[in-house]
Amino acid sequence: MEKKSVETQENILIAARAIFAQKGLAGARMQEIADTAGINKALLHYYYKNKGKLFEQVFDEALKKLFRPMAVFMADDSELFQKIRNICKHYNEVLIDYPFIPNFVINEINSDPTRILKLLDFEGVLEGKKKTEFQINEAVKAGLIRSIDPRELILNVISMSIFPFAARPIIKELLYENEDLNKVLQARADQVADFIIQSIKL
Amino acid sequence: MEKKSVETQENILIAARAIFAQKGLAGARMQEIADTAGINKALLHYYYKNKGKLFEQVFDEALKKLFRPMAVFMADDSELFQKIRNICKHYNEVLIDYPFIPNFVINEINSDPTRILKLLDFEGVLEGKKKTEFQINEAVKAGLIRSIDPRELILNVISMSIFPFAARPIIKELLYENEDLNKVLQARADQVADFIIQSIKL
DNA sequence: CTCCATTTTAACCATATGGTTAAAAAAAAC
DNA sequence: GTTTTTTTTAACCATATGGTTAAAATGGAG
Repeated sequence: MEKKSVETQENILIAARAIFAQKGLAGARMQEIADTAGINKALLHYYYKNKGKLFEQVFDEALKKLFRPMAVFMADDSELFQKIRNICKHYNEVLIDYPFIPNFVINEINSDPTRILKLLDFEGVLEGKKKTEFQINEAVKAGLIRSIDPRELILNVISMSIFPFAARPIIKELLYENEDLNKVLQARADQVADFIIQSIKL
Repeated sequence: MEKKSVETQENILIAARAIFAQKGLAGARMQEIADTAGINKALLHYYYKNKGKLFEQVFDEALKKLFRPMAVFMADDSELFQKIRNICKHYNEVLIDYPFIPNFVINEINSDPTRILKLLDFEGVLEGKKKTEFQINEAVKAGLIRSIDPRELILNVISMSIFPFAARPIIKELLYENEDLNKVLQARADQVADFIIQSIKL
Protein backbone atom coordinates (compact mmCIF):
# COMPACT_ATOMS: atom_id res chain seq x y z
CA MET A 1 0.00 0.00 0.00
CA GLU A 2 3.05 2.19 -0.12
CA LYS A 3 2.48 1.69 -3.77
CA LYS A 4 -0.74 3.67 -3.62
CA SER A 5 1.06 6.47 -1.85
CA VAL A 6 3.82 6.65 -4.42
CA GLU A 7 1.31 6.50 -7.21
CA THR A 8 -0.66 9.37 -5.71
CA GLN A 9 2.43 11.49 -5.31
CA GLU A 10 3.32 10.81 -8.90
CA ASN A 11 -0.17 11.81 -9.99
CA ILE A 12 0.24 15.03 -8.10
CA LEU A 13 3.52 15.73 -9.86
CA ILE A 14 2.03 14.98 -13.25
CA ALA A 15 -0.84 17.33 -12.55
CA ALA A 16 1.43 19.99 -11.14
CA ARG A 17 3.70 19.86 -14.17
CA ALA A 18 0.78 20.46 -16.48
CA ILE A 19 -0.88 23.19 -14.45
CA PHE A 20 2.28 25.09 -13.55
CA ALA A 21 3.51 24.90 -17.13
CA GLN A 22 0.28 26.30 -18.45
CA LYS A 23 -0.50 28.92 -15.83
CA GLY A 24 2.74 29.63 -14.04
CA LEU A 25 3.31 29.83 -10.32
CA ALA A 26 0.98 32.79 -9.77
CA GLY A 27 -1.77 31.52 -12.04
CA ALA A 28 -1.85 27.92 -10.84
CA ARG A 29 -4.47 26.93 -8.29
CA MET A 30 -3.87 24.21 -5.74
CA GLN A 31 -7.49 23.17 -6.12
CA GLU A 32 -7.04 22.65 -9.84
CA ILE A 33 -3.89 20.63 -9.29
CA ALA A 34 -5.75 18.45 -6.80
CA ASP A 35 -8.67 18.00 -9.18
CA THR A 36 -6.37 17.13 -12.06
CA ALA A 37 -4.54 14.63 -9.87
CA GLY A 38 -7.89 13.09 -8.95
CA ILE A 39 -7.59 13.84 -5.25
CA ASN A 40 -8.67 16.55 -2.83
CA LYS A 41 -6.89 19.59 -1.51
CA ALA A 42 -6.31 18.15 1.96
CA LEU A 43 -4.43 15.20 0.54
CA LEU A 44 -2.47 17.43 -1.76
CA HIS A 45 -1.24 19.43 1.22
CA TYR A 46 -0.65 16.19 3.08
CA TYR A 47 2.00 15.20 0.55
CA TYR A 48 3.29 18.63 -0.42
CA LYS A 49 3.38 21.15 2.38
CA ASN A 50 2.79 24.22 0.24
CA LYS A 51 2.55 25.57 -3.24
CA GLY A 52 6.06 26.94 -3.23
CA LYS A 53 7.65 23.61 -2.40
CA LEU A 54 5.64 21.81 -5.02
CA PHE A 55 6.50 24.43 -7.57
CA GLU A 56 10.16 24.29 -6.79
CA GLN A 57 10.29 20.56 -7.32
CA VAL A 58 8.52 20.83 -10.65
CA PHE A 59 10.62 23.80 -11.68
CA ASP A 60 13.90 22.12 -10.82
CA GLU A 61 12.92 19.10 -12.86
CA ALA A 62 12.18 21.35 -15.79
CA LEU A 63 15.41 23.25 -15.38
CA LYS A 64 17.37 20.03 -15.51
CA LYS A 65 15.54 18.86 -18.60
CA LEU A 66 16.32 22.14 -20.32
CA PHE A 67 19.97 22.34 -19.36
CA ARG A 68 21.08 18.76 -19.61
CA PRO A 69 21.30 18.84 -23.42
CA MET A 70 23.32 21.99 -23.10
CA ALA A 71 25.69 20.41 -20.60
CA VAL A 72 26.03 17.31 -22.75
CA PHE A 73 26.78 19.48 -25.76
CA MET A 74 29.44 21.46 -23.96
CA ALA A 75 31.15 18.31 -22.72
CA ASP A 76 30.81 16.39 -25.97
CA ASP A 77 34.18 15.44 -27.48
CA SER A 78 32.88 14.75 -30.95
CA GLU A 79 34.08 16.58 -34.02
CA LEU A 80 32.28 19.93 -34.38
CA PHE A 81 29.75 19.11 -37.10
CA GLN A 82 28.78 15.89 -35.36
CA LYS A 83 28.53 17.77 -32.11
CA ILE A 84 26.09 20.21 -33.68
CA ARG A 85 24.01 17.35 -34.99
CA ASN A 86 24.04 15.80 -31.56
CA ILE A 87 22.72 18.79 -29.68
CA CYS A 88 20.01 19.46 -32.23
CA LYS A 89 18.84 15.89 -31.98
CA HIS A 90 19.16 15.84 -28.22
CA TYR A 91 17.10 18.99 -27.76
CA ASN A 92 14.54 17.81 -30.18
CA GLU A 93 14.04 14.53 -28.37
CA VAL A 94 13.66 16.17 -25.00
CA LEU A 95 11.32 18.88 -26.19
CA ILE A 96 9.10 16.56 -28.17
CA ASP A 97 8.46 14.79 -24.89
CA TYR A 98 8.28 17.94 -22.76
CA PRO A 99 7.20 20.70 -25.13
CA PHE A 100 6.01 22.97 -22.36
CA ILE A 101 9.37 23.28 -20.66
CA PRO A 102 11.01 26.15 -22.55
CA ASN A 103 8.11 28.48 -22.08
CA PHE A 104 7.74 27.43 -18.47
CA VAL A 105 11.35 28.03 -17.56
CA ILE A 106 11.75 31.24 -19.50
CA ASN A 107 8.58 32.65 -18.11
CA GLU A 108 9.24 31.89 -14.47
CA ILE A 109 12.80 33.09 -14.64
CA ASN A 110 11.51 36.31 -16.05
CA SER A 111 8.86 36.70 -13.38
CA ASP A 112 11.36 36.07 -10.60
CA PRO A 113 14.89 36.84 -11.75
CA THR A 114 16.40 35.61 -8.49
CA ARG A 115 15.79 32.14 -9.87
CA ILE A 116 18.64 32.69 -12.28
CA LEU A 117 20.90 31.67 -9.43
CA LYS A 118 19.70 28.13 -9.90
CA LEU A 119 21.16 28.17 -13.38
CA LEU A 120 24.57 29.18 -12.21
CA ASP A 121 25.21 26.13 -10.11
CA PHE A 122 24.01 23.88 -12.87
CA GLU A 123 26.49 21.16 -13.34
CA GLY A 124 29.10 21.28 -15.97
CA VAL A 125 27.66 23.79 -18.39
CA LEU A 126 30.04 26.62 -17.67
CA GLU A 127 33.18 24.46 -17.56
CA GLY A 128 32.36 22.72 -20.83
CA LYS A 129 31.61 26.05 -22.40
CA LYS A 130 35.25 27.09 -22.56
CA LYS A 131 36.19 23.83 -24.21
CA THR A 132 33.52 24.21 -26.85
CA GLU A 133 34.39 27.82 -27.53
CA PHE A 134 38.00 26.76 -27.93
CA GLN A 135 36.98 23.99 -30.29
CA ILE A 136 35.02 26.41 -32.45
CA ASN A 137 37.88 28.90 -32.55
CA GLU A 138 40.25 26.11 -33.57
CA ALA A 139 37.90 25.05 -36.35
CA VAL A 140 38.02 28.61 -37.63
CA LYS A 141 41.81 28.70 -37.51
CA ALA A 142 42.02 25.32 -39.22
CA GLY A 143 39.94 26.67 -42.09
CA LEU A 144 37.21 24.17 -41.39
CA ILE A 145 34.54 26.80 -40.90
CA ARG A 146 34.24 30.47 -41.66
CA SER A 147 35.07 33.03 -39.02
CA ILE A 148 32.37 33.29 -36.40
CA ASP A 149 32.06 34.17 -32.73
CA PRO A 150 31.57 30.87 -30.85
CA ARG A 151 28.86 32.37 -28.73
CA GLU A 152 26.96 33.52 -31.77
CA LEU A 153 27.07 30.02 -33.14
CA ILE A 154 25.89 28.49 -29.88
CA LEU A 155 23.13 31.07 -29.56
CA ASN A 156 21.90 30.31 -33.06
CA VAL A 157 21.84 26.59 -32.36
CA ILE A 158 19.76 26.89 -29.23
CA SER A 159 17.52 29.59 -30.69
CA MET A 160 16.50 27.41 -33.59
CA SER A 161 16.22 24.33 -31.42
CA ILE A 162 14.14 25.80 -28.61
CA PHE A 163 12.14 28.72 -29.94
CA PRO A 164 9.66 26.70 -32.02
CA PHE A 165 8.61 24.90 -28.87
CA ALA A 166 8.37 28.02 -26.75
CA ALA A 167 6.27 29.81 -29.34
CA ARG A 168 4.45 26.66 -30.37
CA PRO A 169 0.88 27.98 -30.60
CA ILE A 170 2.00 31.00 -32.59
CA ILE A 171 4.12 28.97 -34.98
CA LYS A 172 1.24 26.59 -35.51
CA GLU A 173 -1.21 29.33 -36.48
CA LEU A 174 1.30 31.28 -38.49
CA LEU A 175 3.06 28.64 -40.51
CA TYR A 176 1.70 25.13 -40.08
CA GLU A 177 -2.02 25.72 -39.73
CA ASN A 178 -3.09 22.51 -41.42
CA GLU A 179 -0.30 20.21 -40.35
CA ASP A 180 0.62 18.07 -37.41
CA LEU A 181 3.11 20.34 -35.73
CA ASN A 182 4.58 17.46 -33.78
CA LYS A 183 5.62 15.73 -36.98
CA VAL A 184 7.01 18.93 -38.38
CA LEU A 185 9.08 19.55 -35.28
CA GLN A 186 10.21 15.96 -35.11
CA ALA A 187 11.69 16.21 -38.58
CA ARG A 188 13.32 19.50 -37.70
CA ALA A 189 16.35 18.34 -35.73
CA ASP A 190 18.30 17.26 -38.80
CA GLN A 191 17.13 20.27 -40.78
CA VAL A 192 18.38 22.66 -38.12
CA ALA A 193 21.75 20.94 -37.96
CA ASP A 194 22.06 21.04 -41.74
CA PHE A 195 21.03 24.66 -41.82
CA ILE A 196 23.75 25.56 -39.37
CA ILE A 197 26.46 23.47 -40.95
CA GLN A 198 25.62 24.88 -44.37
CA SER A 199 26.09 28.33 -42.94
CA ILE A 200 29.46 27.84 -41.31
CA LYS A 201 31.26 25.27 -43.46
CA LEU A 202 33.81 26.42 -45.98
CA MET B 1 -5.86 70.10 -17.27
CA GLU B 2 -6.82 67.47 -19.74
CA LYS B 3 -3.09 67.33 -20.12
CA LYS B 4 -2.65 66.08 -16.58
CA SER B 5 -5.30 63.48 -17.20
CA VAL B 6 -3.62 62.26 -20.35
CA GLU B 7 -0.27 62.24 -18.66
CA THR B 8 -1.63 60.21 -15.78
CA GLN B 9 -3.20 57.69 -18.12
CA GLU B 10 0.09 57.39 -19.93
CA ASN B 11 1.90 56.83 -16.65
CA ILE B 12 -0.55 54.07 -15.87
CA LEU B 13 0.10 52.43 -19.22
CA ILE B 14 3.86 52.66 -18.76
CA ALA B 15 3.58 51.07 -15.34
CA ALA B 16 1.16 48.41 -16.57
CA ARG B 17 3.46 47.45 -19.43
CA ALA B 18 6.33 46.90 -17.06
CA ILE B 19 4.37 45.02 -14.41
CA PHE B 20 2.34 42.84 -16.77
CA ALA B 21 5.42 42.00 -18.78
CA GLN B 22 7.31 40.92 -15.71
CA LYS B 23 4.57 39.15 -13.78
CA GLY B 24 1.89 38.29 -16.27
CA LEU B 25 -1.82 38.85 -15.91
CA ALA B 26 -2.23 36.55 -12.91
CA GLY B 27 0.89 37.74 -11.11
CA ALA B 28 0.41 41.47 -11.60
CA ARG B 29 -1.12 43.46 -8.75
CA MET B 30 -3.23 46.52 -9.34
CA GLN B 31 -1.71 48.06 -6.25
CA GLU B 32 1.77 47.67 -7.66
CA ILE B 33 0.73 49.18 -10.96
CA ALA B 34 -0.74 52.14 -9.11
CA ASP B 35 2.39 52.55 -7.01
CA THR B 36 4.64 52.34 -10.05
CA ALA B 37 2.49 54.90 -11.83
CA GLY B 38 2.79 57.16 -8.82
CA ILE B 39 -0.92 57.24 -8.06
CA ASN B 40 -3.37 55.38 -5.87
CA LYS B 41 -5.62 52.44 -6.56
CA ALA B 42 -8.80 54.49 -6.64
CA LEU B 43 -7.48 56.67 -9.42
CA LEU B 44 -6.22 53.67 -11.29
CA HIS B 45 -9.71 52.21 -11.33
CA TYR B 46 -11.10 55.63 -12.20
CA TYR B 47 -9.25 55.55 -15.51
CA TYR B 48 -9.28 51.81 -16.16
CA LYS B 49 -12.38 50.00 -15.04
CA ASN B 50 -10.72 46.71 -14.27
CA LYS B 51 -7.57 44.67 -14.55
CA GLY B 52 -8.79 42.73 -17.56
CA LYS B 53 -9.43 45.86 -19.64
CA LEU B 54 -6.07 47.33 -18.75
CA PHE B 55 -4.34 44.09 -19.54
CA GLU B 56 -6.05 43.75 -22.89
CA GLN B 57 -4.94 47.18 -23.96
CA VAL B 58 -1.34 46.48 -22.97
CA PHE B 59 -1.43 43.04 -24.53
CA ASP B 60 -2.86 44.26 -27.83
CA GLU B 61 -0.14 46.87 -28.04
CA ALA B 62 2.47 44.18 -27.50
CA LEU B 63 0.88 41.89 -30.05
CA LYS B 64 1.05 44.60 -32.65
CA LYS B 65 4.67 45.35 -31.87
CA LEU B 66 5.52 41.69 -32.27
CA PHE B 67 3.61 41.07 -35.47
CA ARG B 68 4.17 44.23 -37.39
CA PRO B 69 7.71 43.27 -38.44
CA MET B 70 6.32 39.96 -39.58
CA ALA B 71 3.58 41.65 -41.61
CA VAL B 72 6.07 44.07 -43.10
CA PHE B 73 8.35 41.19 -44.02
CA MET B 74 5.59 39.22 -45.68
CA ALA B 75 4.50 42.22 -47.72
CA ASP B 76 8.02 43.39 -48.58
CA ASP B 77 8.70 43.38 -52.31
CA SER B 78 12.47 43.49 -52.04
CA GLU B 79 14.75 40.84 -53.45
CA LEU B 80 14.99 37.83 -51.09
CA PHE B 81 18.37 38.45 -49.48
CA GLN B 82 17.57 42.12 -48.90
CA LYS B 83 14.21 41.09 -47.49
CA ILE B 84 15.91 38.82 -44.98
CA ARG B 85 18.23 41.62 -43.94
CA ASN B 86 15.22 43.88 -43.56
CA ILE B 87 13.26 41.65 -41.21
CA CYS B 88 16.30 40.92 -39.07
CA LYS B 89 16.99 44.61 -38.70
CA HIS B 90 13.34 45.44 -38.18
CA TYR B 91 12.90 42.88 -35.40
CA ASN B 92 16.09 43.92 -33.77
CA GLU B 93 15.10 47.56 -33.66
CA VAL B 94 11.71 46.81 -32.17
CA LEU B 95 12.98 44.35 -29.59
CA ILE B 96 15.86 46.51 -28.45
CA ASP B 97 13.23 49.08 -27.54
CA TYR B 98 10.71 46.56 -26.16
CA PRO B 99 12.77 43.57 -25.04
CA PHE B 100 10.05 42.21 -22.78
CA ILE B 101 7.48 41.72 -25.51
CA PRO B 102 8.35 38.24 -26.84
CA ASN B 103 8.25 36.63 -23.44
CA PHE B 104 5.13 38.52 -22.52
CA VAL B 105 3.18 37.53 -25.61
CA ILE B 106 4.37 33.93 -25.69
CA ASN B 107 3.65 33.44 -22.06
CA GLU B 108 0.17 34.90 -22.03
CA ILE B 109 -0.85 33.09 -25.17
CA ASN B 110 0.27 29.91 -23.53
CA SER B 111 -1.60 30.61 -20.34
CA ASP B 112 -4.80 31.40 -22.19
CA PRO B 113 -4.80 29.78 -25.63
CA THR B 114 -8.08 31.46 -26.60
CA ARG B 115 -5.99 34.56 -27.11
CA ILE B 116 -4.57 33.00 -30.25
CA LEU B 117 -7.71 34.22 -31.98
CA LYS B 118 -6.31 37.72 -31.77
CA LEU B 119 -3.40 36.63 -33.92
CA LEU B 120 -5.61 35.35 -36.66
CA ASP B 121 -7.23 38.65 -37.48
CA PHE B 122 -3.91 40.39 -37.47
CA GLU B 123 -3.63 42.45 -40.56
CA GLY B 124 -1.84 41.29 -43.58
CA VAL B 125 0.38 38.56 -42.22
CA LEU B 126 -1.46 35.61 -43.67
CA GLU B 127 -1.99 37.17 -47.11
CA GLY B 128 1.62 38.23 -47.48
CA LYS B 129 2.73 34.80 -46.35
CA LYS B 130 1.72 33.15 -49.60
CA LYS B 131 3.59 35.74 -51.60
CA THR B 132 6.75 35.23 -49.58
CA GLU B 133 6.54 31.46 -49.75
CA PHE B 134 6.13 31.77 -53.49
CA GLN B 135 9.14 34.05 -53.68
CA ILE B 136 11.29 31.59 -51.78
CA ASN B 137 10.18 28.68 -53.95
CA GLU B 138 11.01 30.72 -57.06
CA ALA B 139 14.46 31.51 -55.69
CA VAL B 140 15.02 27.77 -55.28
CA LYS B 141 13.87 27.07 -58.82
CA ALA B 142 16.01 29.87 -60.18
CA GLY B 143 19.06 28.30 -58.56
CA LEU B 144 19.56 31.34 -56.38
CA ILE B 145 19.34 29.39 -53.13
CA ARG B 146 19.54 25.75 -52.20
CA SER B 147 16.34 23.74 -51.80
CA ILE B 148 14.52 24.58 -48.59
CA ASP B 149 10.97 24.60 -47.29
CA PRO B 150 9.92 28.28 -47.14
CA ARG B 151 8.35 27.79 -43.75
CA GLU B 152 11.54 26.34 -42.37
CA LEU B 153 13.43 29.36 -43.58
CA ILE B 154 10.92 31.77 -42.06
CA LEU B 155 10.90 29.86 -38.81
CA ASN B 156 14.67 30.01 -38.59
CA VAL B 157 14.68 33.73 -39.22
CA ILE B 158 12.21 34.52 -36.48
CA SER B 159 13.72 32.00 -34.07
CA MET B 160 17.13 33.60 -34.23
CA SER B 161 15.68 37.11 -34.19
CA ILE B 162 13.31 36.70 -31.27
CA PHE B 163 14.60 33.94 -28.99
CA PRO B 164 17.58 35.82 -27.57
CA PHE B 165 15.19 38.46 -26.27
CA ALA B 166 12.70 35.98 -24.86
CA ALA B 167 15.41 34.06 -23.05
CA ARG B 168 17.41 37.15 -22.29
CA PRO B 169 18.36 36.46 -18.66
CA ILE B 170 19.42 32.93 -19.49
CA ILE B 171 21.49 33.97 -22.49
CA LYS B 172 23.16 36.63 -20.43
CA GLU B 173 24.25 34.21 -17.71
CA LEU B 174 25.16 31.45 -20.08
CA LEU B 175 27.07 33.23 -22.81
CA TYR B 176 27.63 36.92 -22.21
CA GLU B 177 28.19 37.10 -18.49
CA ASN B 178 30.65 39.97 -18.58
CA GLU B 179 29.30 41.91 -21.51
CA ASP B 180 26.63 44.47 -22.18
CA LEU B 181 23.96 42.23 -23.65
CA ASN B 182 22.22 45.18 -25.26
CA LYS B 183 25.27 45.92 -27.35
CA VAL B 184 25.67 42.28 -28.26
CA LEU B 185 22.08 42.05 -29.39
CA GLN B 186 22.26 45.33 -31.23
CA ALA B 187 25.11 44.05 -33.34
CA ARG B 188 23.25 40.81 -33.95
CA ALA B 189 20.77 41.84 -36.65
CA ASP B 190 23.37 41.84 -39.42
CA GLN B 191 25.02 38.71 -38.09
CA VAL B 192 21.77 36.79 -38.14
CA ALA B 193 21.00 37.91 -41.67
CA ASP B 194 24.50 36.90 -42.80
CA PHE B 195 24.21 33.57 -41.01
CA ILE B 196 20.99 32.79 -42.85
CA ILE B 197 22.13 33.97 -46.24
CA GLN B 198 25.37 31.99 -45.89
CA SER B 199 23.27 28.94 -45.23
CA ILE B 200 20.91 29.19 -48.19
CA LYS B 201 22.94 30.83 -50.94
CA LEU B 202 24.43 28.73 -53.67
C1' DC C 1 -11.14 -9.38 11.94
C1' DT C 2 -7.95 -6.12 13.13
C1' DC C 3 -4.40 -2.88 12.22
C1' DC C 4 -2.40 0.73 9.69
C1' DA C 5 -1.69 3.75 6.01
C1' DT C 6 -4.34 6.26 2.78
C1' DT C 7 -7.95 9.22 1.59
C1' DT C 8 -12.11 11.90 2.14
C1' DT C 9 -15.22 15.12 4.21
C1' DA C 10 -16.26 19.41 5.63
C1' DA C 11 -15.69 23.01 8.16
C1' DC C 12 -12.76 26.71 9.15
C1' DC C 13 -9.03 30.65 9.22
C1' DA C 14 -6.18 34.36 7.66
C1' DT C 15 -4.92 36.91 4.08
C1' DA C 16 -4.58 39.05 -0.34
C1' DT C 17 -6.77 41.11 -3.81
C1' DG C 18 -9.94 43.28 -7.20
C1' DG C 19 -13.05 46.52 -6.93
C1' DT C 20 -16.28 50.28 -4.90
C1' DT C 21 -17.70 54.38 -2.64
C1' DA C 22 -18.28 58.97 -0.84
C1' DA C 23 -16.38 62.78 0.73
C1' DA C 24 -12.58 65.86 1.00
C1' DA C 25 -8.70 68.16 -1.00
C1' DA C 26 -5.90 69.98 -4.59
C1' DA C 27 -5.27 72.05 -8.82
C1' DA C 28 -6.44 74.19 -12.81
C1' DA C 29 -9.83 76.82 -15.83
C1' DC C 30 -12.87 80.37 -16.44
C1' DG D 1 -13.49 83.60 -6.77
C1' DT D 2 -16.29 80.31 -8.47
C1' DT D 3 -16.52 76.19 -11.13
C1' DT D 4 -14.76 72.00 -12.90
C1' DT D 5 -11.58 68.41 -13.22
C1' DT D 6 -8.22 65.61 -11.15
C1' DT D 7 -6.51 63.24 -7.22
C1' DT D 8 -6.36 61.57 -2.55
C1' DT D 9 -8.03 59.52 1.61
C1' DA D 10 -9.77 55.87 3.86
C1' DA D 11 -12.91 52.88 4.82
C1' DC D 12 -15.28 49.03 3.10
C1' DC D 13 -17.03 44.62 0.51
C1' DA D 14 -17.01 40.20 -1.68
C1' DT D 15 -14.41 36.74 -3.15
C1' DA D 16 -10.71 33.61 -4.04
C1' DT D 17 -7.20 31.22 -2.32
C1' DG D 18 -3.50 28.94 0.39
C1' DG D 19 -3.47 26.41 4.15
C1' DT D 20 -5.16 23.80 8.49
C1' DT D 21 -7.62 20.64 11.26
C1' DA D 22 -9.97 16.73 13.21
C1' DA D 23 -12.76 13.18 12.61
C1' DA D 24 -14.61 9.75 9.72
C1' DA D 25 -14.24 6.43 6.08
C1' DT D 26 -11.82 3.30 3.05
C1' DG D 27 -9.21 -0.49 1.88
C1' DG D 28 -5.42 -3.53 1.69
C1' DA D 29 -2.13 -6.62 4.60
C1' DG D 30 -1.25 -9.75 8.18
